[in-house]
Amino acid sequence: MTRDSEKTRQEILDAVGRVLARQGFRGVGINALAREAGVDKVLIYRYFGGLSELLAEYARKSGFWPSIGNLLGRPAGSFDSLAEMVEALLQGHLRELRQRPVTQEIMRWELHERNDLTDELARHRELQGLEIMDLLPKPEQDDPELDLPAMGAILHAGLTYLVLRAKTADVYMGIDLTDDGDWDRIDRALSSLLAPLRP
Amino acid sequence: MTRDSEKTRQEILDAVGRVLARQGFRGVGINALAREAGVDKVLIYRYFGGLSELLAEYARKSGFWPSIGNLLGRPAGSFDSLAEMVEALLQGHLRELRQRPVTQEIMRWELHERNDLTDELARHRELQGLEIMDLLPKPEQDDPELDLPAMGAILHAGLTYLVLRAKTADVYMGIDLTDDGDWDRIDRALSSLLAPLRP
DNA sequence: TTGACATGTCACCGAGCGGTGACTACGATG
DNA sequence: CATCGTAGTCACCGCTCGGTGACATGTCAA
Repeated sequence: MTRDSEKTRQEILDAVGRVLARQGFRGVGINALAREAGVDKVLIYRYFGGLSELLAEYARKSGFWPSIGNLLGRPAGSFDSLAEMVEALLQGHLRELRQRPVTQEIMRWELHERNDLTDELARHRELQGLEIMDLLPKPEQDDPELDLPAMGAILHAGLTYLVLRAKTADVYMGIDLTDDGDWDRIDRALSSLLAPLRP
Repeated sequence: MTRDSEKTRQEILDAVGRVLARQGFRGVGINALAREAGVDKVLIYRYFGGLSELLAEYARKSGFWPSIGNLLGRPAGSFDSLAEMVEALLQGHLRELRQRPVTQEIMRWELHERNDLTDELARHRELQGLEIMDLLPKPEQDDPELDLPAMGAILHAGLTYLVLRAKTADVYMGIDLTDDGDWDRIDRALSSLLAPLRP
């Protein structure tokens, strides 16, 4: 038995991610985390203060949110229309979220518990949202009828829900959530829905 | 103390709805339900067999899913374009879901757990979805590029997510989820997004 | 009136939870 | 080698959970 508090701390933090991915936030408890980390639970209290502090630290360090560059897939400057960039952002969101089970789990969590941690996570994402808004080029046609934030919110939310739903359902309104071909359909339908943004 | 098993059964079933609305599905346990109903938990086992059977019966009886007529708001025959009807359906979905906390809670539940009950609920909704598909008029422009089911799924999912998120967040991508005015924006943005369906 | 059965009450079980105090063993420092 | 703080272990607390058996009591038919 080596004694290395730093390594143990990390072991515990890693366990959070594993348990989250495997069992969701319902599985995240002191006992379960200690068991997963192969560590006595008293160490969690000693090193982090408690469960909520541990989760807060996990949330701060772990990079489960895709970066803006990650979402876009290519340099922000290389887009020459609003519609093109919005499409890339939404497609990026879909792509990145689909391959991040822990992020999905956290978003599920946010849907039915509100506490300091989930509030901070939400705030962080709102800030990133604002950052993205600043990157967007000016719309070609400045139709005051087009409410870009509202349209973006609906589409973003839609993709999010579909990804989250895929864990517990095989089909949603006829779309086969287990079939990559149907996800391609979603991708193309997203493109269709953005038509009003195009000149 | 009057002895009336039928009344007691109903008391228990009602308690399910109240607990669901107040505490979500995490609060739905034998002890909590018995406490809420003012009844000994052993009666739940006697009358229903167990928690899952109780929930199944609650799900069967209680009408927390809006009917098609409820969604549409007016007779299905009175729509003369596909876009108009799809818009009415989606707006109806938004309106009805927003004022059904229990339905919201069940949809949150479906995101987290998969069991016989949630599978049956999902199946029921898929069937209703098919029923609706049959009601839809033929598209004016039969553009093979337009994947109506996929577009509908994204928009339906988007509205669903926004409603579910409103319980635990005040703002989503700049939209104020506590403000009816912003919900009107969502409604209008939905209309904009359906433009590709219009001839 | 007197059963007999349905209805409701009560006490209890084992398991798991979050949380704590007291202990042991290691390893760096002198 | 002795010491002393730290890392890790262990046993236990009170509580809630789902679940069950034994018992009391109301109701209704014979």
